[in-house]
Amino acid sequence: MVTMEDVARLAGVSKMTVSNVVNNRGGVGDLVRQRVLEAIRESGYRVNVSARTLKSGRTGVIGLAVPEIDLPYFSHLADLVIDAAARRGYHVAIERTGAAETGEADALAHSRLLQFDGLILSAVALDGLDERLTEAGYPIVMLGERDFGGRFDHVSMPNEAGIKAATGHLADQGCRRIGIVSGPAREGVNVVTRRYRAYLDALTERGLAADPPLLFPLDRMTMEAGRAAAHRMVDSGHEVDGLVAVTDTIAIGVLRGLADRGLRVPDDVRLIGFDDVPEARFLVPSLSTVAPDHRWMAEKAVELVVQRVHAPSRPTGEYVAPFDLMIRESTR
Amino acid sequence: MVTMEDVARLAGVSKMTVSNVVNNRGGVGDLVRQRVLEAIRESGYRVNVSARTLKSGRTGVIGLAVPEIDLPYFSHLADLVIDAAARRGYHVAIERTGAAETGEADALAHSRLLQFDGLILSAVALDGLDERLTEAGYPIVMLGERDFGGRFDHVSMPNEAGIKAATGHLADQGCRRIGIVSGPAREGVNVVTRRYRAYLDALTERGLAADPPLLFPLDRMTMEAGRAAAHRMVDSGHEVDGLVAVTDTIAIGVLRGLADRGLRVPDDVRLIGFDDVPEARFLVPSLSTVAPDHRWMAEKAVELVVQRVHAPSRPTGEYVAPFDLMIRESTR
DNA sequence: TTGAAAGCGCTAACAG
DNA sequence: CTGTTAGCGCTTTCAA
Repeated sequence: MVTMEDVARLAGVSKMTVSNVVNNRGGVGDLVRQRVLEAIRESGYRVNVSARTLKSGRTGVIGLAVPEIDLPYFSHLADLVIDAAARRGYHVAIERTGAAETGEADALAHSRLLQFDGLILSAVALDGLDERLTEAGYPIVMLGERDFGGRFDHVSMPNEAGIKAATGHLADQGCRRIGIVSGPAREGVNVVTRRYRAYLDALTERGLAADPPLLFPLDRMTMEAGRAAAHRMVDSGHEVDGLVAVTDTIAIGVLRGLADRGLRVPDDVRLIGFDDVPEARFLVPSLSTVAPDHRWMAEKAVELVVQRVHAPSRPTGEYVAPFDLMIRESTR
Repeated sequence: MVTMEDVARLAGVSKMTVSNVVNNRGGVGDLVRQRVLEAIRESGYRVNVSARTLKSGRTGVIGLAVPEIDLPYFSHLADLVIDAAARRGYHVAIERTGAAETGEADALAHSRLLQFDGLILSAVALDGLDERLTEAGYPIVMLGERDFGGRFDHVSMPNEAGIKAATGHLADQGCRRIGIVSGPAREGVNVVTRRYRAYLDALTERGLAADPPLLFPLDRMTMEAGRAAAHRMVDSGHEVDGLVAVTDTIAIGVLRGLADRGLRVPDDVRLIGFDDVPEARFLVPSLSTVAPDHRWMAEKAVELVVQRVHAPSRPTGEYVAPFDLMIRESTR
């Protein structure tokens, strides 16, 4: 391994001068700088990030903790966060929190997360984690639909406005019996409850509320579950002419499930989703959906962590992403 | 910040004993261990990974470099690699290599990649990177369809066998004019050329080869490009009754493009893809496809890097993933 | 503009 | 079973 010491010797300068060159710190004569750069090239020197971090206390890395990277929403988000961070000179480390803990000693369990200068934490990943992180006074930005009671900077989706717009759009298209295909959570504040409530509100505003509500529940937020829910809906004989799916992933399953039962979209049932995943435009029929501005969210989240790295005690804020309603074949 | 020193003082032992407890190193009395764990809890101590790494020379981290995490194939792979690595006591750092370099000094450009104990490198990401990495004698496993001339451990997809099986399956279904929708690369060894060649070979074997071949080219490997290619195919009046799409992503676009022109799948044209992305089963019609064993690939890649970490000079090997042919509605 | 000294928090090696 | 010693490679601080 080539160290700074080696480079210094090779260039006939001190370690410190090499460090200054490597970090573009100025105050180094042009001639000396050239000699040092040459020595770096020759020796194949590379900084040891651990040593730098140990000494400086800064990693230059923002952690992004998501429950699964496998999910289109999270991988897309990761991509955007990486861009936003790079623009501010930060690197992003993606951490998957979904899996069970390894056999590490308790004290070490989340130490990796705390290695970073700041953390963008997707809310689903939060359970059993928050106390340790909160107490640390560590720069954290929360992402997701839960309620954090103002304890953190928080960036969320346009849940209420988006679902209201979607439901309203179905009504505008002439739907009178509008159902919702929604996930497992029954209580608390989260994606499912927030969007379900917004759906009910939208129906009430339009005088379309059904009793009992046309809720087609899911046990998981997957395509498979969406398909099964569509089957159950059709088989139970409910006469629904419009459907709101809480996410596009579920909508894809619902689309398939309706096809399985011979129902046509939009002719028999209109369907709208939430997220605007890349496939949405390419499905047959193409999927109408609420398109939150993911780039805006990534940008905001990074901006907030970086700010907080420099001003740890700044008051926290709540931020909701803007959205577009993408009207496509599935509701026309 | 709480250090080991602090914990040691609190527990009335030496730093070393704390270190032993933290690393489950045994040779510590039960009583002392309890005292130390208690002190750790009380003080909220967390290991400083940088210090540990600096001293030990090991990070316990495997890097996974992919061009984009946004692409379903890569995010799925990442997920599987994380699992495989965890089973061996390693952590995975995902690095996106797609974007242009930042303004870092030359010597630093890829230093982050070399911080890890080993690296799984997706081939697309390789350009301009390989020399530096090769010369380092650093544990690397290549992933992807390019030709590395045996310089690295290499895990690849079943390109030839998979595409041959897919093309053969179309022929078995009665297709006689089988086309291929394929990507931009015209030369070299890569996904596109390998799969195109396998398609031609399969046709020749069956006596179905057309001249000129029914190649519908793409400028990019996206859904959008697949859709456009389908449009061009139909508009050009080619009478095709079977289509191989080099990837499922492209197949999704093709499916849509055919629908745009009023062609039905499989009645008018049969279509088969490659990858078995999660959506494949849920499309309407559901998509037949070559399903490489991604889990096998992840497992193999991790196994190989880990081996190489411990035996850097072991001879390299070539490994091709097994696959299944998933026959669904699009070819029935 | 350059350099010397000190030490970040941890662990390997050895001593007790 | 526990403690001591000696750095890992870098940057901060201060002096030249």
